Amino acid sequence: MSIGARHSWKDVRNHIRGQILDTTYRPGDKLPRDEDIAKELDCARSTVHRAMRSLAEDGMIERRRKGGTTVNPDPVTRTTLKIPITRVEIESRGHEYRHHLIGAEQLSATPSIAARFGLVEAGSFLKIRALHLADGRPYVFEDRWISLDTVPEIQDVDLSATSANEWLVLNRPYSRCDVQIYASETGEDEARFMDAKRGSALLVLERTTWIDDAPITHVRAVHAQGYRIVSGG
Amino acid sequence: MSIGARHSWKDVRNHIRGQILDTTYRPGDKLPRDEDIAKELDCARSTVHRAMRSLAEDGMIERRRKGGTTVNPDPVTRTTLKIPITRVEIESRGHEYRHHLIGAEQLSATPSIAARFGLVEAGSFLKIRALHLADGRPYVFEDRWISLDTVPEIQDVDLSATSANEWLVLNRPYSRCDVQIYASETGEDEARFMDAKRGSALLVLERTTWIDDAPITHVRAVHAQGYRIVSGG
DNA sequence: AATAGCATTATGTAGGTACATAAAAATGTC
DNA sequence: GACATTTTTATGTACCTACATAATGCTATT
Repeated sequence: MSIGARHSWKDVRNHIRGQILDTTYRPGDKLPRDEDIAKELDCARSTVHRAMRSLAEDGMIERRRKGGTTVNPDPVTRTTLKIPITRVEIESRGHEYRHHLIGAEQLSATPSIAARFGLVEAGSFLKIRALHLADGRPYVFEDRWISLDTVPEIQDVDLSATSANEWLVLNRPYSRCDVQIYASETGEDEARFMDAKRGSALLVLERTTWIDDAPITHVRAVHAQGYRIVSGG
Repeated sequence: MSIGARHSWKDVRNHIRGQILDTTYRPGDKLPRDEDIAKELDCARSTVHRAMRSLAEDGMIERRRKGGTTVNPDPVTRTTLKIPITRVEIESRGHEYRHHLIGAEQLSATPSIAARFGLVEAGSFLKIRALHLADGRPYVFEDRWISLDTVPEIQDVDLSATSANEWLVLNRPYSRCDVQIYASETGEDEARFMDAKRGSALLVLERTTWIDDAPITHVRAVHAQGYRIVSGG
């Protein structure tokens, strides 16, 4: 297969991927050693390594020291979701963004929230309810818990001017983030704030973030009817 | 900041990430050149490069030739979803998997399906409806279109024995995949096949796959009530 | 036969050099 | 000043060497 100048690691990656896609190598099969592939394609081992790492990141192959490289036996669809700041999302769709703070109160975490953060004892939190509007229509209704132990400065922020979403993302980057996505029937609150019919189906996106092991925030973001998460991959 | 033996690219990555997390560098700020960081930390430029590439993949920084490296000005939450074969998902939760083919018929693509694939003319498709069961209870109801132009062999497969989901994933790896996620009210079909109350909210996952530009399959997978997509990142 | 220890080996990382590439910045031209 | 052209420069790639690390599988010992 040694075609003249097969140099770039992308070419090598495409070559190997091609062999997997055309079933030269099938799920579970073992690929040759990097060094042999390098010799075959007349390039450096590091170039093959670069290509292989890319394929491994895509979940197409699995690599183990000494064990060699195998085609992933139970292929998973891997897709990367990008969840932007709500304001940016709304504005990039060409709508005018507005934000409305419904209420804020200081509370200690409920057991379920504490569990979500992996806390043994309920800390002190700021609980916020807010609405993000696109062209004046409800877009996202969020129910948020912010740890006052980790982010005390939030008390000095005017959350009716800047949304907590935006302030946190810009000022308190997280080191870990858990996401859950599910469908929910419109409850009483959502019906009231989102102008949605009781009983219609809404998409809910829950996010919990930490910096190291310290909790930052937990949000339950209920999206307007018809909302779709789209991911090109 | 030159701490004795700061060698591994992971250390370098954590060091830089730490500086971003503790707001030494804030969103929009420019980072020093790789070479200067390398000198500062007493390591090779390639090591810094490796660390930087990792941060760029996480979406934490942006790199441009000549332009240098900047902290991503509008941070997005990036999370990777892993969607396994339904059988594997059910079995890994400790349930017994069963699969039931509801019906199959040969059709040409509807305009909306053709559009989803980006086809100019509707090709010939096999339309399948099937149910995946966990411990005998409905788990996923799928509505699938398979391109007979791209995957003619599917006609010789006994789809009541092997699910189309599994056969395709193992035999027709894709090179591109689009995913959409949304909430849907229980319709007539779902109520019938999924034992769900009319009007309850169900999570729908749609996937479209191609090999190069040739369409493989489009699935609308309606998940049982209470289903959650969970992604640790 | 079971097990502990050791040699082997495939991938992973670190370092260095040289060159490619893209884009910003500077320069020249009208 | 506006616009085209060249220079500069920061990141990206390719290749090489040397060594690190982690499994595997062989071997010696019980």
